[in-house]
Amino acid sequence: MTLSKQPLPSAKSAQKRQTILLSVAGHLVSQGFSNSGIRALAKSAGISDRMLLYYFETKEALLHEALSLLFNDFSSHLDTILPQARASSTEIVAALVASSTTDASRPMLALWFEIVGLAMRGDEPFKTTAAQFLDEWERWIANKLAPAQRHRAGELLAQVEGSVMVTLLR
Amino acid sequence: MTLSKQPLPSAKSAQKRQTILLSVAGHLVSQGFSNSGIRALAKSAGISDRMLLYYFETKEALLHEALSLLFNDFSSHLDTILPQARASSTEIVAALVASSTTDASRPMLALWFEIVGLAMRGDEPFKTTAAQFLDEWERWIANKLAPAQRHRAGELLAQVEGSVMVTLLR
DNA sequence: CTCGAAATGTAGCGACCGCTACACAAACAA
DNA sequence: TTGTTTGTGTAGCGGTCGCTACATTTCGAG
Repeated sequence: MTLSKQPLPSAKSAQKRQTILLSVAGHLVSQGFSNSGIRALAKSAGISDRMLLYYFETKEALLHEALSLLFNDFSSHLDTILPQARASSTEIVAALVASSTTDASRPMLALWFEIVGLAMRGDEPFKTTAAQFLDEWERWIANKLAPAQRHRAGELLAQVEGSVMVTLLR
Repeated sequence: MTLSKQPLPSAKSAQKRQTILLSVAGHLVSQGFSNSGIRALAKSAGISDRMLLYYFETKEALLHEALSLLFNDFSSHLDTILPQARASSTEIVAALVASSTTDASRPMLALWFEIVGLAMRGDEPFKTTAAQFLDEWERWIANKLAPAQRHRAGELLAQVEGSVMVTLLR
């Protein structure tokens, strides 16, 4: 009774999975969710939708992995925007708001607020992803702050979210 | 060549339109956009989807009107939460954040952030609605503030948006 | 070489989507 | 009454959605 059902993480296919995830993540950032059916995702990854669901059992699982990958890299992206080790709350907010309208950041942040919208009714995998990403973001802010200021990270996170959101909507 | 094509605002039908709009607005608030195809909207309004598109030419037009109606009433709703004529910035943020988890406000605010997400890629009617609603909200904040403080309304709006968003996501 | 597992193509299912063609009824104007 | 406008039901079109059944090829271990 081997009971196997998984598509096998055979080291060869593990790498293929990773390639696909990168492509899907890129597609999501540039296109958002509105044109991201499995057929469109597969096409931009250069495979068939059939194979997409061979490597990832369901679309939900695929999105969950792709978004996780995306947000694991997000701290690095933030560090590009504000490289110095320590910053004041004013600097943090200013740097993020200023970056939010650049070509490099805008699509990623737009995707973030799309996820927020989808998470609002509790749908998976968006609810989980949103919570994880919020934590990631808050941790990054806390680490930029002087230790004595770290208790303000949550408050500052809210200020950043609101400022960026309003900026992107105008 | 009468060239008429519109469904006619015949005073009788104008009232029916209004009834439908109220029902659709209520459905959107309680259900969000994920289960709001024209068939579901029509069913909860007690009519057929056929008639929904008789009174409103397209789904986009229907949503635009329903959301406008919803947000025209939003100032009144905000006044329920914070009735006094003047308030400090601290009071404004505190009142809105506190209300955001109540049964009366939560679904409406969730709908708002769903709209924000949809507006992020520039899709209509969400982009327009979001901009209008943001203005409405900022105006309400400005009017609560003492005249000398009104220049801070934009900044305060961002703080409110961020705080409410983070609160709803946890 | 043989054989089973992994990988892939083709085709389509059933559900939903916004929307419309068509026939018909009810209301009203002349 | 007659004819036009306004309202409504039925039925379905062409499309997309996530997903799957089935057959076939590719490939690596023995």
